[in-house]
Amino acid sequence: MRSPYHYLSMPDNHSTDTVRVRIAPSPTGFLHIGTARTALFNWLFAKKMGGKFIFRIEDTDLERSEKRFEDDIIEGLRWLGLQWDEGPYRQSERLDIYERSLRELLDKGLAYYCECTKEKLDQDRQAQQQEGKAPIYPGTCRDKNVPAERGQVIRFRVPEHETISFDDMIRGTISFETGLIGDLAIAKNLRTPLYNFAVVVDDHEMRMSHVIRGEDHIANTPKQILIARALGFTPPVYAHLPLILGTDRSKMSKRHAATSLNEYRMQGYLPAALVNFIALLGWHPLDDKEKMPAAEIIEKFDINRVQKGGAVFDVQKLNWLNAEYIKEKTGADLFAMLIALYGEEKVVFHDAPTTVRLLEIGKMRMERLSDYEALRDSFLPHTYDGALLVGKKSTREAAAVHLSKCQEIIRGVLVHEFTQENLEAMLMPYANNEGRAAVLWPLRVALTGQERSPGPFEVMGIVGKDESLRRIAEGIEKLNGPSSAA
RNA sequence: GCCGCUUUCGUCUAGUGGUUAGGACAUAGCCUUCUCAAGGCUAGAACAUGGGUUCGAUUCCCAUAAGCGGUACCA
Repeated sequence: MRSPYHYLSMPDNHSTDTVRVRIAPSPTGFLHIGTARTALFNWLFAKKMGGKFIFRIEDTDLERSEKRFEDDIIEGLRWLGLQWDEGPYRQSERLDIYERSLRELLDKGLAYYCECTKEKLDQDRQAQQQEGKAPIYPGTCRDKNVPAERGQVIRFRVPEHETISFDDMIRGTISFETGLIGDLAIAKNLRTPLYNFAVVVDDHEMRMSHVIRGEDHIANTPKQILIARALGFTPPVYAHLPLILGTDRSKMSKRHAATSLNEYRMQGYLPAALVNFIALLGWHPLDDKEKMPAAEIIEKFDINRVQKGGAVFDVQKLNWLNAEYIKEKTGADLFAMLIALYGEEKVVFHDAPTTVRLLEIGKMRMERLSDYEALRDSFLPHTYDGALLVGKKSTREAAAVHLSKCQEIIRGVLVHEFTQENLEAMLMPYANNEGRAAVLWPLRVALTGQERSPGPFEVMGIVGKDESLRRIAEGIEKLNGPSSAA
């Protein structure tokens, strides 16, 4: 069994006493929620252990890497507050380093040029599949001594019969037979390294003590261990995180839900809520506490408690958590966030102070900042059927009488005293006398035109005296008017 | 197909060789209440299956099943 301090044992050639971990995304798409989670776990581990968190951009695939994706990833990690200690390093800027190691492998005969075309390889694969065999490179060019000029790719020589095992911090011992791996391509040429090779060189060069990454990399691990060994490197300690799943339990993708972090930002999730929620996907503290700020998560974080099975991304729970975070913000906080997110024109209602008050009142109804639009909308006048003004246990006549009385009281309130509190103080005695439902229901409907809405005093406090009286007069008209049959 | 990983309420999870198998989200009901929201209370809901080991297995062992991941000149 793994000792709880398992992760403290450092590989021999890493004389450093600090934990060094990294997030190494490739800029071939917008920052994925899964990448964000991997980054978070690395960051938590580094913070917890007093180590360093390194940021490396794996842009060896020139065809698919784009600057805008790189920018998005950088911005996203910043937004989440996952500050890195070093980097971002770019693999595209480190080609000399890979070339050196590539030459070393070539010189030692541990790697060789392969002249097989893609078509030939595809054919080989298909033939093997039909025979029910594992589709691996058959070793066509292994001993052909193909000269560099004719080489399509550089392949790494994998031993034919050997068992490669490693101790995963999360899963225990995992073993693979090298015979099932086959000689893998490690570079297209000396200046174009491929993933499995570049990672090994970088993780060594950057003195990574641990590699914490998604479960989808388990099968790459023996390949990387083999390459590390060939280069004389001691591999880092590995930890493979469970995947984030969609509702059908397959790897989360666009068909399940939003996958790019930015979409969550634009929908109005707060970074603290997202960090909190994502940390709970595959991990949770000893106690049952769920809502925690990042500092507390760091304090309680223990990689030995990370789950093995994949975790379904449950938006409902994220929404709940986000709502909890919104509730503890002030109206002014929320106002600032909304402006930053959607711009002034789309946010300001009447004026800034009124909007802040509106948010103070309405934040209980928001799960996400994007819910603001609907919230603001509930303070706007709506067209409605006059029949709605009559409460369930009331009558048209009673509603008209009560509404008129309210109108009279409200007229008497001075403009500069026209606040939610004052209005409540003025109207409640009457409502208590006549029956709250009988009085307040028609009042609220007259003010909002909606079956469900914020309360009448809240609405009046926001829309002001003139507008309130206008809406009430309109309500009275609907009740008295001959056209609106109840 | 082959290789690997995984398996406790619908979901995230706690937990133990003997527990009423705990919490949270969601769902339902009730309370509060002018409606809605918020809040409070309550309820239903799980140890994948089959063999062992054992006085006793959800827990330990072995199979099976199912799910997922990988199987590139992507990362």
